[in-house]
Amino acid sequence: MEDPLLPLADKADVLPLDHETRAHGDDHEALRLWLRLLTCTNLIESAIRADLRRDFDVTLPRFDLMAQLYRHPAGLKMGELSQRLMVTGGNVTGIADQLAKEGLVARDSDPGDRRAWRLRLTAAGRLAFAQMAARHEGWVVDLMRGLADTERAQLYALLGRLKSTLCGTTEV
Amino acid sequence: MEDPLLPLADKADVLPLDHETRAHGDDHEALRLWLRLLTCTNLIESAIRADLRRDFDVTLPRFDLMAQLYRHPAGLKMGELSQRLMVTGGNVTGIADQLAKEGLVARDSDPGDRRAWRLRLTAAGRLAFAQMAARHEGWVVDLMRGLADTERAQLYALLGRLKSTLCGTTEV
DNA sequence: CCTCGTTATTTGAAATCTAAAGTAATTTCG
DNA sequence: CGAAATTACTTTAGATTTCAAATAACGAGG
Repeated sequence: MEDPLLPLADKADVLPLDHETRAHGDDHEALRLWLRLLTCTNLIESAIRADLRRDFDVTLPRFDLMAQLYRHPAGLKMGELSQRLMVTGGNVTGIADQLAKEGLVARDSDPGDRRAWRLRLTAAGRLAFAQMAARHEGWVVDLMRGLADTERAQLYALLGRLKSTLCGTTEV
Repeated sequence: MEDPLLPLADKADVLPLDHETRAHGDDHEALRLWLRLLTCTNLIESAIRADLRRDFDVTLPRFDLMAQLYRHPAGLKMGELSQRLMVTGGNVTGIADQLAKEGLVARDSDPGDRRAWRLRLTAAGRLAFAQMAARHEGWVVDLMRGLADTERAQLYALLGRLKSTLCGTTEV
């Protein structure tokens, strides 16, 4: 019923241009769901990226890495960061190097495993992140303001279901 | 009720490690919703990226660009692609250059605007994409299989609401 | 026609990101 | 113990990505 996907040109003026414009009437609804999910994520991510740059001149990956460390004062190993940030190990190495050079994170050698590092925020890093975090949360709240409380709760629950199936736990 | 966010260490064995691990009990639910949205998108994107590489040795951005052109046989201008792929114009230039070098896309000069190009798939590009598209749709269907039909429909509708508010059309 | 502001695209620099190979330390197991 | 497999991380090469500046062409006014 929704999105008849009629000739796109007819309503091009009002239709947003995004990933979903590649959806076709014959496509499976699962595909359209995926493209819509991707579109929403991209919209939010772009907004936050621009906000971070404008107000703090910081990039999103740096902010994300610091956010993880902020929640784990005892520090995290590179591999743990890699999993939590859902990026490659080599990627974490690069970002951590930069943050270390800027004095925002410190590398402690892990006691008990000489291969591993234990990354943590420095005092400066902790202070810098705390200032950004509050504003960041405000942005996200604003971005989600268009949904009613119940809608957000439903969306959160449904995404939880999706996530659990994606992680292989199909019997939840 | 869900996700009590108790001491993380206690259930670290079963908890997936992802963006949500940075959520804190005091955080606004909007923030947790955003992190969960990001996690789901990353999980799906990584899976598709790996599938594309394994079976077709193609990267995701190349596939995405070709997908847009496939749905628009008359061709798209660089700027239109930029909007639809939700990336920078310079980014589109780079990917289009590569695809053109590989003979998968062609650049026609736009009649009526000498600044603009009109990008379209070549016959080879159209053939190559058609082969990938069917398999790709199958992967996405599989990834979404954990959700019931009604759940997928609800999720699709809720994301539609979110998207419309993000696009500034707050009165939908 | 000419100038000015806008638009479409490219370019350049720097950062991010992946995949794969390489290094070093740990663990397993015979 | 000691070789083999694993694990943690880094490095390398190449691709993607953003941002900002530059280029070129369009469009409106005078």
